[in-house]
Amino acid sequence: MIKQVSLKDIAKKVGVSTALVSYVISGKEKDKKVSAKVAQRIRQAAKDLKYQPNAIARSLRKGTTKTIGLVIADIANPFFGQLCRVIEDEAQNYDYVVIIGSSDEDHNKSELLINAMHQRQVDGFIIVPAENTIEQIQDIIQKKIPVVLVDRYFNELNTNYIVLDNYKATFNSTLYLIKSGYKSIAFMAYKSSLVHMMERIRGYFEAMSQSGLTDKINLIELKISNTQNIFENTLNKLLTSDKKIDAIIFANNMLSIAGLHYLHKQNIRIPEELAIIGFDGGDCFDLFYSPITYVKQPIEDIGKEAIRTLMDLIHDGSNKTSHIILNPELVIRNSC
Amino acid sequence: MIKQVSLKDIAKKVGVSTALVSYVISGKEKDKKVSAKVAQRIRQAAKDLKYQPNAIARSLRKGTTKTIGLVIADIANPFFGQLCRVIEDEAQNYDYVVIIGSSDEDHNKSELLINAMHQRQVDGFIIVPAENTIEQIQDIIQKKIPVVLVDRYFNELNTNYIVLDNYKATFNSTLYLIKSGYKSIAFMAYKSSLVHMMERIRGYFEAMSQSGLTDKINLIELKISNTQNIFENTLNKLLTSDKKIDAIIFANNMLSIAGLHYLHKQNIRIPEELAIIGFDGGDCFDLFYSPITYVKQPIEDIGKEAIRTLMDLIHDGSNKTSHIILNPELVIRNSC
DNA sequence: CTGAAAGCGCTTACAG
DNA sequence: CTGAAAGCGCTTACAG
Repeated sequence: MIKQVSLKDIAKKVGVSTALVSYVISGKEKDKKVSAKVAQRIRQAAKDLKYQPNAIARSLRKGTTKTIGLVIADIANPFFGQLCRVIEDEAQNYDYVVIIGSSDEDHNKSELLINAMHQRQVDGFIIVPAENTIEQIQDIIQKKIPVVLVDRYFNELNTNYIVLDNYKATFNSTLYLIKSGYKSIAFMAYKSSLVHMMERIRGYFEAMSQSGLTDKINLIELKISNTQNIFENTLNKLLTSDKKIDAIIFANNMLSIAGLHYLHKQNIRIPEELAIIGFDGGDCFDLFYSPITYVKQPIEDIGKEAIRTLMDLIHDGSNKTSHIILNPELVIRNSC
Repeated sequence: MIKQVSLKDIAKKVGVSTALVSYVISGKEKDKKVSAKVAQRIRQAAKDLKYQPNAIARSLRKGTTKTIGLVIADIANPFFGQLCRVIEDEAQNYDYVVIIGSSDEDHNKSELLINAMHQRQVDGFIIVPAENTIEQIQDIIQKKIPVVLVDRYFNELNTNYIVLDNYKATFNSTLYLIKSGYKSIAFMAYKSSLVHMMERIRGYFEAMSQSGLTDKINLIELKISNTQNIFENTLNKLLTSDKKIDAIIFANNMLSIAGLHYLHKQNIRIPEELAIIGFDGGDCFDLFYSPITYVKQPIEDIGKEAIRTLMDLIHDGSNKTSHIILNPELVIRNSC
C-alpha cells in the first residue's frame, strides 16, 4: 500500500491551506466564496494528483459513514438474495453503501454481526430479525441508531417495519384451493415464534375453519435445522397416511423447493395427484413441468420502502414509527 | 445518534490513561505488562459501559479497514449471487467484512464502484472485471492495493486471478455431445472480448473441428444487452432453419435459463427433439422435467481461493502472482 | 476571500 | 507497570 494523496499534498502544491482545498473538494466554494481562480487551480491539482478523498477520515470527523448494515436471516435463501440486491441498488441511489451479513437464524451470530457493524459505525440498520433477538434490536433503538425491521417484527417492540401481509397471503391461498375443490389441504411450515410464520399459519387455520374444514386442518411444523432427509420422510409419511391429502401449501420458498425436489423424485404428478402452492417464486417455479402457483412477495417494494424509511430516519431524524404492510399476490399457474 | 462510549470514558472511570485502556481492549496486556488488577478493572468497566470500539477511528490510525471491496459483473446472475455468499462467508473467517457492488458489465459503473470502495479504504479488491476495465485494474495495481480477479482476466495484465478452465469446460461438453451421437451442435454465447467467453467459444470450436465437424459449427453470439425477445427470436430462427440443429450448448447460466424458458414455452421435448447442455447449475436445472446436463463451476473453491489469495497478498505482502485455474465438472443428467 | 487550529477516537513509540 | 503526546486525514467554527 502506497502513501496516498491527501488534502495536504494538494494544499502544498497549490500553495493554500487545507481548509480551502477541503471547501472546494466538498463543493462548498459558493458558500465560502473561494475565489474562482484558486478553486480552479485546486480542482486541477486534485485531478493531476488523482486525489481520492479518504472517506474514513471524513467519517470520523463527521460522525457519519454513509454505510448501512443489513442483517438477513439466511444467505442461502434466494428470497433474501434478491432482497439484498434491491436494497443495495436502492441504497446506491442515496449514495450509501451496504454491508451484509447472514445470521443464519441464529441469535448469537446475529449479535456478532450487529456488533461488528456497529463498531464500523453504520448510520443505520436494516434487519431481518432471527428468533430471540429482541434485546439486540432494543439495544440498537436505545442507542438511537436508526433501524428498520423487514419480513418480520416483534409485537412487543414498537419499531419501524416493512412486512408482507402474511395472514392475507395464506388465507387467500387456502381459500383459492378450497374454491378449486380441494379439501384435505396440508400446510408445511417452520416451527417458530416469529410473527411472520405465525401469521402464515393463522391465515391457513382461519381459511380452513371459516370454510367448515376444521377437521381437515393438517399443520406440519419442521425445525429450521431439519435436513432434507427428515423433510422428505415427513412428507412421505404425510402423503402415505390415510388422510388422503390432496393439496399442500408451503410456507416459504425453502420449503417449496425442498418439496418440489421430493415430488419430482417420487414422480408424483402435479396437479393430478397433488396440488401445490409455493411461496416467493423463482425460476424453478416457472420452469417446472407444471408451473407452480405461488404467493409472490413484492420484493422490490419491500426493499425500496426499507431504504426510504431508513433514509427518512437518518436524515430527518423523524421520530414517527412506520409500520408498512404490503399485499401479497397469488400468481396462478397450473399446479392446482 | 447518541454520544457513544469511548476509550476516554473508560479511562476516566477507572482512573488510568487511555493508553492503558487501549492496550487491554486490544489484548496487548501481556506485551505491555499491564498489571493484572488494573487490566481486570478496565475490562469490567468496558463491560459495564457496553463499550464498542470505534473501528473507523482505529482504521484511520492503523491504515487498515479490514474491509474487502467486491465488484461483480451482474447482481441479477445467480452464479455471482452464490459467489458473493461464499466470499462473504469466507472473509468472515478472517474477520473481514465485504462491500459488494455490481458493475452490470458497464465500465463506467465499474469505475464509480472501484473509486467509492477505494475512498472507503478497502484493504483489497476482488473483481470480476467487465469489458474495457483494464486501466481501472492497472490503477489499482499501481497504487499497490492488493487485487485478485475472478472468473475472467486480461491477457495483457499480470494480475492474480482465479478462473475456471473455460476451454476445457466447453471442449469436454462438446465432445460429450459428439460421442453421444449429436452432430449439428450450436453454441450460444455472448459477444465479448473477455477471455472467459472467448475461451468457451474456443473450446467448442476445437472439439468440433477435431471431430471433423467443422462444417457443422454454428456459433450464435448475442449482445449482453439483448432482451429476452431478441433472444427468443434468434433461437427460433436457429431451430427452424434447415440446418437441423440437434443440440445446443449455452455458454453461461443466464443464457441457459433464458433458453429453458423458451423451450418450455414452445413445448420442445428435451432431449428427444433437442439436446441441451447448460452452464453453472441451479435448482431450475434439477427440477426441469428432464434434468439438465450442465457444466458445474466449483464456486466454493473459486471463492475460497480468491479470499485466500487476497489474504496472502494483504498479510504477507507477498509479491508472487497467482494464476489459479480450476477444473469444470460435467454433471450428466437427462437433457442429452 | 483565506489560514491557523481544534478535534473526531483511536494506537503507539517514547519516556519515566 | 503507566502516562503524556503525536498523528492518521479530514471538517469546521473562528478570526482576520
